[in-house]
Amino acid sequence: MEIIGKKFYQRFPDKVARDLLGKLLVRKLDKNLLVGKIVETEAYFDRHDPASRAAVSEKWHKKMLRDVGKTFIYMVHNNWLLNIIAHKKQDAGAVLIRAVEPLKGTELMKKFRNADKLEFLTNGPGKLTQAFKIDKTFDNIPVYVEKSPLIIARTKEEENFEIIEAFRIGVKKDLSEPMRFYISGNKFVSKK
DNA sequence: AGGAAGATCTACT
DNA sequence: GTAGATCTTCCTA
Repeated sequence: MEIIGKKFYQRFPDKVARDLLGKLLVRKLDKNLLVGKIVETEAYFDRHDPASRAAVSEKWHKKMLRDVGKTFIYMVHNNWLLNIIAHKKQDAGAVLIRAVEPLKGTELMKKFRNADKLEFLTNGPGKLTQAFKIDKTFDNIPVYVEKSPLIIARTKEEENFEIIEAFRIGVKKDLSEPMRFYISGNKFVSKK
C-alpha cells in the first residue's frame, strides 16, 4: 500500500474521478484500520456546473477553491458526503466518493451502520461516511499525508477493470457530459 | 419563515 | 421497483 501524492489531485476533476477508481480509502481509527476500494465517483466543477456547491454561494465556492488533495465534507438530507478537492490552477472542483467495496474492518463498519449485509454497508455516499465514521470534523484534512486519519493509497498491483460513464445521480440540473464513473460489474456500486 | 438539497429507509404496489 | 416520509444545514425572502 502506497500513499498517493498531492500532485495526483492537481488535474481536472473528471480525470481524478476516473483515476480514483480502484484506489484505497483508508480510515485510521484508534488501533483499527478501515479499508475500502473506491468503486464509484462523481466529478464536480466550478460555478458553471449547476450541480456543484461552487454554484450555490460564494461561501461554498471558496471552500471548493482550497488546496487540492484535501477533504471537502458537507451534508445533504442528513448525510455527510465525502469529497476530495481536485482542480487545476484557480478553478474550484472536487470529486465525490460515492461508493467503496469494504475490504478491512468490516465488523466495525457493520456496527457503525447497524447493518449486516456486506453489500449495503458502503454502496452509497451517505452510507460510506457512516461506515467509516466520517463527519464534519473530517473536513479539510489532506489525504496525501501519512499521519492523517483519512488517506488514499494505491494497491501494489494495478488490477484491470472497465470504467462505465453515466450521468450523476440525484442532481437537478446536470451537465451535458456524463460525470459519474464506476467499475463495471462491481456489486458495491450504488446504482447500475 | 420556508424550502431545497449530490440521500436513505421503509412499506408497499 | 418505486413512492413517500424523514433526518439537518444553509440559502433566500
